[in-house]
Amino acid sequence: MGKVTENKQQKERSLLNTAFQLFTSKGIAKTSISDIAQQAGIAKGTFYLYFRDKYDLQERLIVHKAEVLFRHAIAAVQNQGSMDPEEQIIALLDDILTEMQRDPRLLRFINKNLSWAVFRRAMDKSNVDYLCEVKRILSSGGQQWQEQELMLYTIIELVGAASYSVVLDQDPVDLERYKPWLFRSVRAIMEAHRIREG
Amino acid sequence: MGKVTENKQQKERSLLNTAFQLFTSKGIAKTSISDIAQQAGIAKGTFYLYFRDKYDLQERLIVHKAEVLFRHAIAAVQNQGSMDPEEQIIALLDDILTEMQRDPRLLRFINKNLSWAVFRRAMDKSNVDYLCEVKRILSSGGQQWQEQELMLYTIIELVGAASYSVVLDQDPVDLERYKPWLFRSVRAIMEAHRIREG
Amino acid sequence: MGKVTENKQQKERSLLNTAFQLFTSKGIAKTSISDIAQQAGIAKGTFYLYFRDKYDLQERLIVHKAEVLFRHAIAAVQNQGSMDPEEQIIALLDDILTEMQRDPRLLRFINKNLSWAVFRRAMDKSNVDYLCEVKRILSSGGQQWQEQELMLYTIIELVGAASYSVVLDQDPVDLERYKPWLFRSVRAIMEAHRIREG
Amino acid sequence: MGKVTENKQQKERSLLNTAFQLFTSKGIAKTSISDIAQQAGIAKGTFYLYFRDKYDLQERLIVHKAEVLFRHAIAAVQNQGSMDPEEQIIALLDDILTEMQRDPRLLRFINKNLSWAVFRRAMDKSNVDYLCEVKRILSSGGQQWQEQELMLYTIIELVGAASYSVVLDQDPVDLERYKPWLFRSVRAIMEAHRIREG
DNA sequence: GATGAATGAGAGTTCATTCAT
DNA sequence: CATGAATGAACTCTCATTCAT
Repeated sequence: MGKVTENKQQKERSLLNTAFQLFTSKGIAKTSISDIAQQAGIAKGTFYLYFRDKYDLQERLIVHKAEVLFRHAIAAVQNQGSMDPEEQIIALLDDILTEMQRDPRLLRFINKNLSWAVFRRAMDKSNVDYLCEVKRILSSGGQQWQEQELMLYTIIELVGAASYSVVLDQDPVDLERYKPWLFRSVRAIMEAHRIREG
Repeated sequence: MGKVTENKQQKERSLLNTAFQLFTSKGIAKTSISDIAQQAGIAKGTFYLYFRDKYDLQERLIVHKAEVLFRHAIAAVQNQGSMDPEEQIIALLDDILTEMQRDPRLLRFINKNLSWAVFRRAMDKSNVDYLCEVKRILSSGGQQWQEQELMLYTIIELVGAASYSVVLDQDPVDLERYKPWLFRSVRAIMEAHRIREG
Repeated sequence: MGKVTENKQQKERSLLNTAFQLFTSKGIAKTSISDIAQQAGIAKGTFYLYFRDKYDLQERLIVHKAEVLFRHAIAAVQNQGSMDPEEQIIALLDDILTEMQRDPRLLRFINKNLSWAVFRRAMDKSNVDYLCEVKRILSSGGQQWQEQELMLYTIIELVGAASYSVVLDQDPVDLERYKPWLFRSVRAIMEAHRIREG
Repeated sequence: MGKVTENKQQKERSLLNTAFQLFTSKGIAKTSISDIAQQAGIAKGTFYLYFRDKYDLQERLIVHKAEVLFRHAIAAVQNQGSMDPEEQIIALLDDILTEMQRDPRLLRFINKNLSWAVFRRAMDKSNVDYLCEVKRILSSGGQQWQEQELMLYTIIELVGAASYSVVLDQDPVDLERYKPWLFRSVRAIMEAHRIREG
């Protein structure tokens, strides 16, 4: 890789980071390209060498952040080593929630911008197939599920939505107090989809 | 109520309606106050006699729309007449989902803008205490629940989030096919919170 | 007419005049809307209350200037009182050339921007039908012409094109020395189209 | 001529051709140096090794195109072999009009950009003295003319201006129908300048 | 010679807000 | 109360030009 290419990649990452700072502190609508360029220490025109416009940047940022989050969570599950699908899913969610708690701006940004459609697009662009990874988890120990994709969808939407105000505003309760009940609900949902052998 | 006041109320409602049309068709960011005033047939300056700015209007609109939706759902439950809390909650959700299906713009608008905090503010401003109403439903037949408020929060967040892409994009499936599984999940969540007697 | 309307009309005329000054001194391409607004003593945004963009203004300006020019020339012919069509046409051209000589910027502006198509559009928008007026001149004394419209087209294009460098740069000769030869050519063209009575 | 110089000349011609394509399809104002360089397959910076700026290129292009056109027309006249000056001038104009008809973009480009001054500059820069060539034609058979240069000027301006909308828009008629009348006018102009021998 | 990343001035345009009528 | 002309800051995006490689 040439010096120039390397330099460009670094500058792109710098722009993504700067934009994330600004998007999460002032909001996307109130963040101008001038702001981003200035904060990143480049000329306004340079921005357009890297992104088509603010929304191009936004999309690339979502993809990037979602991917980092998932990579971390999948790794956490693998390190934990349990073979029970339910426990692995809970561990996955727990890791994600912990990350969100650590950086609530990430939650605010992803949650406000991540739709199911965007999520899938992000997964497509990624090198690793995270969805497939999650499906492998669900099949651990030979377990099978009714309407597996819908179950996943339900869980993702529930956790994504419910975590928002809990993490950001501790409303209606704080995360530590909500987690047991949230996980109990997740287990109940999984139970409702489980195919019993016998 | 004087004629003047009446006239004012009518103009305000006209502005709210116009804004809803524009917000849901062009998006809030791309709707200008000029647009709203012009569409509503008033002068730009007049807008400021009714709202502080676009975001003041937006908030009042959310509250208004959420209230209409809830009033309708509560009435639907009362007309149905079942005494089983679970069935009543399902009926309530079913009515809301049906309304959303009928007017997906409403879903898009509320979902993108309604947070738990805003929802509670809306409820506070309303004349009827809908939350109390729901709690009465939950207590039908003397039933009691662990962490009743958290259970409600969980259900509302789940249904709100999961309905979005299902209703608007039929993704991952269409609403009719998703409903049974969604309701099964809701029942599972309630089951997980139920206090058994005896 | 209300005070406001009057004021607006005056401001529009002021903008047209300012734009003409700038267009003819710096060229259209190098004249920005900022320039026009600043020179006219209004805010940049105000420009857009009067014109869609620079090219809207330009077109309105061409129409306006062409109309003034023609009105003047037609009046000059009528005051002169000759009945010979050839002499009347020459008088018409002479008046236009004199005006151009008086304000060469006008020539530069019109010539660079007036095509046959634009000219006809301008005539359409005008209240008076100048083309019709010219045709009446040609028919004075019962005179008839072969391909009358083509003859007119030829004369207009010749005079328009040939006057440009003569008036603006006295190149290849100055206007006074060129006029006799130009008019001799015009008469020759007319002669070539004349229908002789028999 | 060294390899390097040859290479440079080829690159310059490539730039001229590319610019002509772009100028005539998008217009000069909307063609950027980036566009030209990209289309020509060179780096933006390289452009400046060949031309000072867009307008330098534009001027060189006009000169080049005008010269090609005239060379072709002069050759056509020489091949035809008539000795009558009038017929030779008509043949010259006919060839130019035919070329314009074949490539209307050429007409649009030259006509919008060629003034008498630029034309003469082009002729000066050329190796062959086309003006002298034309004067020789006029003197064929010992014919003499009053104000010969003004006559030429008049004819060139007439044909240049009148061909524009006829060729490009078939307005007010198409070229084939206009030609007889145009040539009749040209002959009338020449007649008006002819010195009859006694 | 050739490159193309970087620059930054400046173009066009929009719009919330004000205020004289 | 209502108006809408006027404002001017702020925005997005373009592009000629430079210069280190």
